[in-house]
Amino acid sequence: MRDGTDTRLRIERAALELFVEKGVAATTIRDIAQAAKVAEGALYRHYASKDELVWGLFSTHYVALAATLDALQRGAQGGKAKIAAMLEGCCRLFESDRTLFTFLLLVQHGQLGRLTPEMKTPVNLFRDVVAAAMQKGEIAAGDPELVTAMLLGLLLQSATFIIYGRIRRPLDALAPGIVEAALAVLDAGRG
Amino acid sequence: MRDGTDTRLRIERAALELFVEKGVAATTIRDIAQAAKVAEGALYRHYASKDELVWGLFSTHYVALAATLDALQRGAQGGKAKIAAMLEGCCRLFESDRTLFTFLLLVQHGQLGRLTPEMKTPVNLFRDVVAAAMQKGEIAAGDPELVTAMLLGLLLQSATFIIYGRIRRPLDALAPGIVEAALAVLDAGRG
Amino acid sequence: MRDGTDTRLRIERAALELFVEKGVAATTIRDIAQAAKVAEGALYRHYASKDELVWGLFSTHYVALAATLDALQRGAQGGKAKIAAMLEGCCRLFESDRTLFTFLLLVQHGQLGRLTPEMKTPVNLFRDVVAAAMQKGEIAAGDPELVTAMLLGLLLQSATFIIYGRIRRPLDALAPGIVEAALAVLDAGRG
Amino acid sequence: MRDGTDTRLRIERAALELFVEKGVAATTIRDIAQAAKVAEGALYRHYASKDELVWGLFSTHYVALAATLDALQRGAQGGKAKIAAMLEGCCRLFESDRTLFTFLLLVQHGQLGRLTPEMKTPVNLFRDVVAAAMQKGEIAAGDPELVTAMLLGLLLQSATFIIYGRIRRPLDALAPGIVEAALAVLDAGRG
DNA sequence: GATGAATGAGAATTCATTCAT
DNA sequence: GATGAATGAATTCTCATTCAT
Repeated sequence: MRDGTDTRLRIERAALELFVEKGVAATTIRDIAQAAKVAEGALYRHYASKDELVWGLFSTHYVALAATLDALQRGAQGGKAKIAAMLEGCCRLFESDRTLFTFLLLVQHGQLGRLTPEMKTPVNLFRDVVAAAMQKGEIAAGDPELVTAMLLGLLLQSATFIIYGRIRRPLDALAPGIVEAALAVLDAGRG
Repeated sequence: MRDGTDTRLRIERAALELFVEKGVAATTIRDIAQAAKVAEGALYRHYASKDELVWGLFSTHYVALAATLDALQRGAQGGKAKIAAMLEGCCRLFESDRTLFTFLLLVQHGQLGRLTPEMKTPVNLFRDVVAAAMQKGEIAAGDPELVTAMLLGLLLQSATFIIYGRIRRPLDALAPGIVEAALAVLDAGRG
Repeated sequence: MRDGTDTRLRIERAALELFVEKGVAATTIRDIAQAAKVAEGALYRHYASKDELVWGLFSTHYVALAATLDALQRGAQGGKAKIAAMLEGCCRLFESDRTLFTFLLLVQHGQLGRLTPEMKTPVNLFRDVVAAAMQKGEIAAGDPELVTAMLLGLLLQSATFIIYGRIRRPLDALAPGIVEAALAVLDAGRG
Repeated sequence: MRDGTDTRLRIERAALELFVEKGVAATTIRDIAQAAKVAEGALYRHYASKDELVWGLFSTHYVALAATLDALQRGAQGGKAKIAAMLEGCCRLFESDRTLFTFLLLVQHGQLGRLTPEMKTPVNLFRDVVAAAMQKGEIAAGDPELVTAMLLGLLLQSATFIIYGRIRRPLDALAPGIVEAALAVLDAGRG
């Protein structure tokens, strides 16, 4: 009641859950306010508009994810290990907060356009790590963007299948298989 | 041509383009009507509602894609060849109508829920082909859903990177690399 | 019901009357819609926003008034006669539609800033006629803007007193006195 | 100074300036609080509502102006001198605090209705002085209200032109011309 | 007296849908 | 079949006011 931090957190959590459940467009400010147990107007003390709320949630967590992955990557030795560490990290994080990761996955279209070049994103981090490993000869040379796309595809489509109930196992249980596949993709060019 | 076929096509094309450009929620009936050069009311002679328009566009093309891929798959011998044929087919089709495929990719969340079990979808087709190949021992055994997810991920994330301008080359030029990676993934389990 | 002209006119009249009665800020779109017997949304087919409605009403009638006065002024010979013709014209027009003129008078602050230099306004017309008469030596030389202000002041403050009920006689009955005073003001500088 | 007087003055000044700059309706309590560097709630310790703030500012200064003009008028001998003294006083006061006078001028519509008959207003003062002078035969007989309207019109429209930047000279520099015009108007009836 | 987060009753605006022509 | 003005419910957003601290 005093400093609004609690209110803000309740709003953010309610918004995240509703956005995932019904989609951003179908979620109204009233929905969020009711779920967060605040008046509608209270939302506007924390976010200038619904758009800003979506963007605030997305950008904050997207950038935070990049930072977390960066720390994991720094802790690993060698290009392949770094990539494996990031993929495994993603799998663990996904399971630690599915709502958040589902939000990031579903909402990205429509938000990606607002990213500025100086923002550190998970995708760019992957690309940089891949490119560095290529330069060091730790993985086969190739287009870093394409390789990044394929590595992320292995991960994100698996996560998507989980979200839609096609796969029932938790993502961290699939991590070894995804990493193995990733390493195979990295070696594929070698032929 | 005076029977409304032309009008319907203009509406569909206009809708497709606007949905891709601005997103479904941000595209109004008026936007579509103006782009298609028909009155707003005319739209309702062809579709019962905006939702039906979106669903109609999605389901029609989604199912048609499955049929096309099915034909390609039938024309190939062996599990790996079938999978390669479908992946290559997707790459070619993507380049033949980027608007349509971008629509399918971006709009799927929100539409997937309306799919009924009896509808033949591209995803299920992939899964069935993968499962059959596993049974025949043409590829390593494993969870067909997970393998399908990973194969599709290689393809779809590459397409996504093209859509967002991260990759500049056309998808069909990337097809050999994607197929090679796919085969590597299929072999990964072998040890 | 077909071409919307009637609806537009009803909206404009209702808006004019409510703006005069309660002020622009205190008049809601709903008020106007109810008075005009249309749905609220109908308003937005004719005006993009409430602001545009106010501005549209103001600018249209303000410019039209200038045109009417210009015609009167052209029909008179000599600077003093032209000025007298315009003042008398204003008095007559005020009585022919008090609502409209009260609107122009009350609403001007806040709208004047949106006038563009190329718009012909009643004030500029007065100023031009005064300036021309000065150049021809028909009236005493002086600052045309100041003289215009004073002439308009005689007229507008009288109208204001009528609007507020301080003066009960119609403005056209006061016209001779106002014109007489105006001519005295024009001669004042001569001394 | 710690008794709230300072706060109250800051609020009043900030309100006055914002009301003139943006208009009363467009000025929010938050705007005023920020400009006055107080919390929003603090405002309600000094005024019961926004309306009361506007009315308080208007009525206080409106009545005070009447008192000041009354003193000036009492210090002059003869009807014409009294009127001249009041007009000149207004011109000087306008220049001593343009914000305040602009506020009185712009805000009057909407506040005038709240004036009670027993309140001494500048307009009534003018009317009384004019009426008295008429009775004493110091100026031509006529409708005191109309004459008052015209005299005030000379002054107020000139001030308005200054406010809108049409006239660049200060109002006190124009005072002689305005007084001269006023006297001419007073004599106009004489014929 | 001051603070500023929260309230909640509206306000403006949007837009899918209907329907008279 | 087509038109587009009109509808009206829903939505976002505003802001004067309150009140716990």
